[in-house]
Amino acid sequence: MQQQYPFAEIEPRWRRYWEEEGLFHTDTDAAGNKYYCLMMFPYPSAALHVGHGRNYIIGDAVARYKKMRGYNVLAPMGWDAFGLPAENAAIKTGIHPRESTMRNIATMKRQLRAWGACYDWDREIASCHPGYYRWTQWLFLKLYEKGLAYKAAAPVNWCSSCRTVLANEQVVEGRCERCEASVEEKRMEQWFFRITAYAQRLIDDLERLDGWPERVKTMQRNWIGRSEGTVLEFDLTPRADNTPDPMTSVKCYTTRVDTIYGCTYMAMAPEHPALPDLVRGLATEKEVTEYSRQSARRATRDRMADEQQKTGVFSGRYVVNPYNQERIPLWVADYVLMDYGTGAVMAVPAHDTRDWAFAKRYDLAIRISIQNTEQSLDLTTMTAAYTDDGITADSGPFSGLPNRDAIARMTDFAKEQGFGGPMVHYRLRDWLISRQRYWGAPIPIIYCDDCGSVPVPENELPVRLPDNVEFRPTGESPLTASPAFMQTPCPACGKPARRESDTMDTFVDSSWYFLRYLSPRDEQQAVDTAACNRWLPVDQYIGGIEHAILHLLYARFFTKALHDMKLIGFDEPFAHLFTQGMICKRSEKNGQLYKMSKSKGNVVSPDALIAEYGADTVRLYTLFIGPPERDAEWNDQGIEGASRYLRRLWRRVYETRDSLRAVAGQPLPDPGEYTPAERELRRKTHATIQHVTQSMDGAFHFNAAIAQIMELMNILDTHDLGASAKETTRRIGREALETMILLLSPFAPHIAEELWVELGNPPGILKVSWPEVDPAALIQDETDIVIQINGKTRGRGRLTAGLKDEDVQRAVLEWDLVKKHTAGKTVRRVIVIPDKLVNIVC
RNA sequence: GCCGGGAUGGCGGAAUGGUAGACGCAGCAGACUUAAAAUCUGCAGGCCGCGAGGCCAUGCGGGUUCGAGUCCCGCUCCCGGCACCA
Repeated sequence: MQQQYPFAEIEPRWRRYWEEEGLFHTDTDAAGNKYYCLMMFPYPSAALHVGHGRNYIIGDAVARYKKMRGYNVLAPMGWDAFGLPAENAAIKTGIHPRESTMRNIATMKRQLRAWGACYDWDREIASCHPGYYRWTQWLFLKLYEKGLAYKAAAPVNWCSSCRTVLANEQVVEGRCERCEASVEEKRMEQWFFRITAYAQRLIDDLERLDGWPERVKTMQRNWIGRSEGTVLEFDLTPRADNTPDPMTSVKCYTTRVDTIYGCTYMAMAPEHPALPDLVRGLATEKEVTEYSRQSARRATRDRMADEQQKTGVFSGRYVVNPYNQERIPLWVADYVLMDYGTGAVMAVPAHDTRDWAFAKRYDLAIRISIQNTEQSLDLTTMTAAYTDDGITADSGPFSGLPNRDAIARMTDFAKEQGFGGPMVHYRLRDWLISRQRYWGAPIPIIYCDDCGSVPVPENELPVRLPDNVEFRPTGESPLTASPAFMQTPCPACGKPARRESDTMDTFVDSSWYFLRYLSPRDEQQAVDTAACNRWLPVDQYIGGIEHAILHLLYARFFTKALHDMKLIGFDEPFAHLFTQGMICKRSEKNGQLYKMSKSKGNVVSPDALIAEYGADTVRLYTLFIGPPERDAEWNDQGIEGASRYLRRLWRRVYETRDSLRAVAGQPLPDPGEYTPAERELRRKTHATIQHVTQSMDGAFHFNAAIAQIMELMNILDTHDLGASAKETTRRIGREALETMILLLSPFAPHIAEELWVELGNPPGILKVSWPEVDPAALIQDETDIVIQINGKTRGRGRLTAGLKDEDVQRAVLEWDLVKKHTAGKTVRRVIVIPDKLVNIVC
């Protein structure tokens, strides 16, 4: 054994050992005591930095811990390997996305190994591999069969910089989440997944996800955006010349039907499809059409702007309020959104801030229909809409009701009368999956002039990506320029037809990969139903909070859809979710704290750090940096502490190994023979086991666990364990040191393996059971008793443990410390917390 | 605006209603060394005091309790999600 901690020598050696021994090779046929520990599979960008590392290090620590606790752990890894960056790079450099992706995978795999992260590499998958995307395509066809995949012309979010459409989820404040270019609205034929069919279940089942962070569930609830309200149909008044209309009414959705008697106009979205028919031939037609055209142009960007001025035009038409038969004007206004509700609203200026602003601007009528309890609302003094609860006023037969009750009554009335009723509305839109891109799974559909859209027969899957394509940003998929790809006979009639040239959003690939790990090379089926049912839901899913909505919602949707197709027997994919915080680093330029990322130029590469300190040190620091669910600041000096600790541990074993080996395998002597110091060391050892285990089983508080282990080290260092030490001390010291190594092994596995062997144990610490607490060791003869006088801590003293409360009280009242504070006072009450504290009230 | 999370020394953070600041970083003093690095020992929330000791202190204000960082009520600020959502 070397005196200096030779991490560079031992770490590769142990990694080789783990792989050769197949320690993370999991037999999934046996599912007894299973533990599926999954890390979100990464997109293979150029290289990993220490910020990414947190995810893998946390996951590896959990996997190793669970393995030592006797679980059959499945910890697979793969690659979310399709995606825009590789294709964008291809446009720039001409390097084929497959080539750059494969190179990046090799780099990242090397980095993961260098970290000491253990995976069952036999199960490695890459979503860009035909053996994988074949089944992504197959699942598309299944969804298509079930009516859950459909094509529709739709206004889509178009990023002119990325030259593709984006999902709603990828548009952040009117900008492309990827390149931050402003997003335009375009109308295109696109493929959708009908996720809205699952909106209610996606909300309801969040209740069952006890193992998910509350904030992630909240984010999903917000995103799905369930709202309960009332739908109402307003009849149109006939045209002045009595010419017929294609429609006779306009529907609107409201959550405040209680305010209906204050409705003074109706407002419709400028892009409402009925609008052209409504105004055809009217004097207002030209103005309305022009207004619609203008607002469409500024739709996406300006309508998002904070200080949006509400504009609108009168349509020239009137509708009738079904409650009081009043004729009110129909306006076209850009504050009404087409893709929420019905695209038309009943406007109640007195009780809605937006309607108030609009009515004031265009001088429209305002009428109070909800009074606050003081009856104090008065139009001449009101300066803003009253949106709080109150009592219905001037509301015909519904007057005088608490407004919440009025909502129910008035909705019932609408239903009875047949002009409306209750309606549940969701903010969630269907998932747009078409991408005008090459580097994704081709959508397996063929277009035939005679037969229309025809699914590719299953036995012709995969629809392979052609290799010879040119990467030019044209706004169309590069696939359209490949005749070999595009031209194909119609599967139905055999006539020449053409393929769909769009590929699927990469979130489709990642919506089912966790199922494929159970049968990664299966060429007969997408998922192995029996194996999935044994191993899923995933016991612990670990990843970044940035996927709180997109990936995690889509994966839940897929799981439910596959469940309904009877392909799997569970309908939630992830039982426990852990979202680790981001690693940030201060910018050297401006001192600001940013998420570690290449674009911010504040990345720390693990390669150099591992070379300088070793993987275990990097792991230990990464876990010690703070509570793993919270963001943390990477501090270059902090790693020194981790390094110091491991070197100190190494030195300790180096110095004591001969004398400790001499007592290997010997049972501990009778506790009656221990000196107080020995007893205390043993107590500390077992208290540490207890604390570390609690820290691991609870919320994965590795930082607290490591602190406990360091404390044990500090105590242990006060004991001489050399050849001249008492044998009992050496035995207890050996137990302490071995325990420390075992507790440390999930965090710093290489050094733990090495030191374990140096103490004379056989190799393979992962096969050793997690240490168990000896309750007897925790019992103390004497404990510190904190003395409080009137709730204030005044000192402490030693007292025999386990005394009766009366005896504690009697003893303590004799102490000088206590006498000093109680002199001249009457002791009124004494509170005794056994073995801990005495509070004297006087 | 609605929803969720947070606030503890110079810094990261620890604390089943029971000694607030464990553990670590940075700092200071000392030992070893020709010197440095490494290592080791000690000090270290603030204020008052020579000292013994005392007072203050977990964002702010109340409350419950023998006792509150922890529980309850009311705020402030910060972070995140949603938002012209009808």
